[in-house]
Amino acid sequence: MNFFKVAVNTPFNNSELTYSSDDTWKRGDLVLVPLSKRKTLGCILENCSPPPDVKNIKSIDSSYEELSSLHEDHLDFLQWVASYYQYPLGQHIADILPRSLKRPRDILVETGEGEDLPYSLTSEQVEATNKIKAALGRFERFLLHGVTGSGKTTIYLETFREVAKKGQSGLFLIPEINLTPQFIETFKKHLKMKVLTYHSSISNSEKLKVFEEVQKDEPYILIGVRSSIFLPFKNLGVLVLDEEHDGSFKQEDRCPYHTRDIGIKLASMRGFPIILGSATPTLESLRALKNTESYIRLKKRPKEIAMPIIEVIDARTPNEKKGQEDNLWPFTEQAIKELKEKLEANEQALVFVNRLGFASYVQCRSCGRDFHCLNCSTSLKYFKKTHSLNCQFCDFKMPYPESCPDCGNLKLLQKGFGTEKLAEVLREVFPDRKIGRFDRDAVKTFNELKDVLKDFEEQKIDILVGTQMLSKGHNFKKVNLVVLLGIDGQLNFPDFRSNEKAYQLIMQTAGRPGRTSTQGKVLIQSLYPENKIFDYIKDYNDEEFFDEEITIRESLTYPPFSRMTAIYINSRFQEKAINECQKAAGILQSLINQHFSEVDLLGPRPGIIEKRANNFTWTILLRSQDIGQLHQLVSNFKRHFKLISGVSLKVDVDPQTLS
DNA sequence: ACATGATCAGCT
DNA sequence: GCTGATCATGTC
Repeated sequence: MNFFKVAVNTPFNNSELTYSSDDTWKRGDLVLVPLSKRKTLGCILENCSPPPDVKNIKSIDSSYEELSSLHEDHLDFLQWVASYYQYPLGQHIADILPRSLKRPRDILVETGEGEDLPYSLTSEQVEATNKIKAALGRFERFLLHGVTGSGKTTIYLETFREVAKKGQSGLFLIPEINLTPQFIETFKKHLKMKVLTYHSSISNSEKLKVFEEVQKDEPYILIGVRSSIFLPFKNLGVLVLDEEHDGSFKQEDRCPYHTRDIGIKLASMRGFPIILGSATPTLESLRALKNTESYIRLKKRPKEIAMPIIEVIDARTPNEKKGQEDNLWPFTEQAIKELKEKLEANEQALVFVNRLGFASYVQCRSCGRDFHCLNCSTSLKYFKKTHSLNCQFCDFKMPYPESCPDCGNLKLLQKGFGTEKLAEVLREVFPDRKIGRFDRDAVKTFNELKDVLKDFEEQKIDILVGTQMLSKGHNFKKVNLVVLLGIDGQLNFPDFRSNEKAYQLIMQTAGRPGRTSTQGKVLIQSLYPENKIFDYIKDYNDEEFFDEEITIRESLTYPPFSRMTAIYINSRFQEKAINECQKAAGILQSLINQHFSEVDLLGPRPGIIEKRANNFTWTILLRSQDIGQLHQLVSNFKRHFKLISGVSLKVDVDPQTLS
């Protein structure tokens, strides 16, 4: 009789349980084990000696049919991730394994053409490529900080070619699936190796195929989103993480990992370089690498195309104009005038706003009544297409009221605007032009997404109105004007990263136009154009922006000068959420007083959206410069804190946004 | 999370 | 004393 420590797929804390078996198993083997009355997935961690309570030990049921085992290196990585994020290992393993299929479809794996590049590299690109090539075969973390259009993709291509020459594979991570088509195209053309893709929209058969392919020795390039980091790679030679600053690299549910951070860990465990690419790197990465040999700055665009001019327009309505009907609102006259000029020159334009719908807030003009969701602590948004008031957090909807339900007044005031409103205004102003929309509301599937982009490419659309979905990575040849609205909301967001995020958003947006010979332009409409951040933006002065922002972070001891962990307490009853959160804070504070004096506790306080789909959230924020203490404190707390029924707890290590 | 057993109000 | 609802507890 043998005994094994097994990581079991359960949400509770101590998910590493002991089982017996007559067979021998090795670390990484996947098994089915009995748990209460059920059978569930487990992963063998190690052989162990017979425990004292041997009569309570159950025996391993069978091997897991779908997939026999995890490679030891792979398990080491998963175990590190689970431990760092304080998430049960067995559950994490179950989360990342593909669902098995009775009858998987045959999937064709495509191989690239391997054509040479139709241009030669700039001296900056050559230097960067040489630096990276010299690091192949060992761990090094590079920050490739290059203005939009500086040709980072070329450097990636050269790196992957070199890796393939050594018989190794490459992993290319991007924040969102909408960026995959353009990279698949480029990589297929210029790389002579298998080109694989992995994201949520591929079929299960394809996922299983990718699972098989990445375990082979034969070189491949895998283009994927964050979850690809957990594929069972063999023979990886490099990891490239493009758009390093992008928030989509952080997983928000299940195990709350950050792909960049665990990517660095993976590279260091396996001994290969990782390249973080961005035009607007995070303060974390800049702070870590800016003054090192591993920092690669690309300041030039290959064809010497100038960066777009960035202009900030004061969008405040002057007093003498107030009260007039304004059919351009929320556009300024200048924005419309410049859009018109571009359209007349047979060019296209992009319009960004980070909000959906027609009006973000509706209020009675007479009595001031507004409309809140019944299930969430938030106001409802007006969607003209469905003529309804919808909640953005749950599926609550109500018909748009014809009159105020309280006072009967017929005139309701519509405040705030989203993509739907902007598209309508543009359709009225430019009736003979085609106005397209690109947001979660108008574009629901991956195919629709590709269609809209294709239509825009073929100039079947003149102006494309979109959310951030559009700002990421795409290149539009015929676009020389971008209008950006609603940035004030981003800047005023109550989060210590709001300036950084707004800065990144604007600079990314600025990267869309002007990739042809004409001078590009970005118009930012703001109600507070005096904001200092706009001065840095207009001058492309990211050095000073960085210096100022990093000074603020340091003086307030925010990341990267400290680490944070957020604790979320959830309940359907507000009382329970508050009480349990206070109880949790009490336990944490006493642990801090006894053993972890380097940790600060902030809270308890209600979540940013306290009630979401009838679920109340209260939060505690922990902060420390001593990452070891922070980790110890939270794992101690999880052992001490007993949850009462109807309450759940979530731990978010290194939170990106507070919810 | 989920299933189990304990505790208890409301009822024939 | 029975039944369903709510709560507390353990999962090798």
